[in-house]
Amino acid sequence: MTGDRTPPMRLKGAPSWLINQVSAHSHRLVTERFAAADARGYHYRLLAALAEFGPGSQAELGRRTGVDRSDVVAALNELAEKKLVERSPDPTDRRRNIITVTPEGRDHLSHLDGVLAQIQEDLCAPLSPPEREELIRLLTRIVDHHVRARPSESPGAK
Amino acid sequence: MTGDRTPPMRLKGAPSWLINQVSAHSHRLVTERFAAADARGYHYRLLAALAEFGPGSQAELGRRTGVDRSDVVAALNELAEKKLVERSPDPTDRRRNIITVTPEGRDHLSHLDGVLAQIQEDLCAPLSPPEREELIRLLTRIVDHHVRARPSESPGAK
DNA sequence: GCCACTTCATTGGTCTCGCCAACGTTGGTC
DNA sequence: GACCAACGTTGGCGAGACCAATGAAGTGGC
Repeated sequence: MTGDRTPPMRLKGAPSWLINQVSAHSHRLVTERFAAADARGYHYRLLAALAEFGPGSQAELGRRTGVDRSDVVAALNELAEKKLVERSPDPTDRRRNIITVTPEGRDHLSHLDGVLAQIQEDLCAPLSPPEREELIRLLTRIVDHHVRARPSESPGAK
Repeated sequence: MTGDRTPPMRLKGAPSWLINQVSAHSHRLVTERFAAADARGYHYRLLAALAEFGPGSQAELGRRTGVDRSDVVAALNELAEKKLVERSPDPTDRRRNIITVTPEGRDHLSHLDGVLAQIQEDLCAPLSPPEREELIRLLTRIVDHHVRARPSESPGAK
């Protein structure tokens, strides 16, 4: 029997390894199912931010969604090409573009909402509802902690 | 104040998003600090498997560590170039290479062990010891569940 | 009013990681 | 001897997270 899949002990107990495994699986689900819906992760993030916070500049979108400025450009190009989003110059600040979701964009987003909900369900399948709560709580704590510790831009709000 | 980093609600509560955020941060820590030690993730995985299970073929290494065959080749090339590992043909099966860790490889591995331990510490900083236990437990459950559901190779061990 | 600093959108890279297809070689089975 | 499975290797892909540089445009201090 050559097919022994048991990983080294050093890895089995390491949070970074576990997180990575789960993330890889989650990523697999997201890319597969979003691809079936003609989308990818960045698209959902941007559409979600636009739908919740209203039209905004690209830089703002990037900040909210954790997507790099340059990647925002590319993702918005793709979204605009599919008429899910519109770029228009900001009259009050000519450096900026104001990005708006089109009605089709909103439709697409709510479809993706459904897809994503199913992904959560499948991902957390082995966990009971209170366990899922707990997992969310723990992960949120970690995220918040490290977000606060990462300036990365606009460190001193003047 | 334009620097509003609050993410969309749809994302904040989604396990897949949280996992991804934590994984991204974890990945950042790993690549940065391993790079400082002249290594990367794959190297550690392979060295760990070799140290724990003894010399083995490349295919076996890949299975244990979740690294694709083709990526095992590349990573082993890098390790071999640094004399951390040795490739020798298996006399009993001429298709196989037998990979062995050198003493330098073991040294390097124990150094990386330290680096990785510190990463776990930093990553889980906001969590109490029992909370870390719980996180590990929950993540392990998810990993085990999905591993079992993924044949991916050698489905029927004959 | 001018100059320095910052922000913005955009271009064009890099790197890791996960994965897939194909090839030639070798082993094991029928 | 024919077939199929496993092995190592090469070469490629796409997603995601980055980084550096550029030109245009706003902002503050003096």
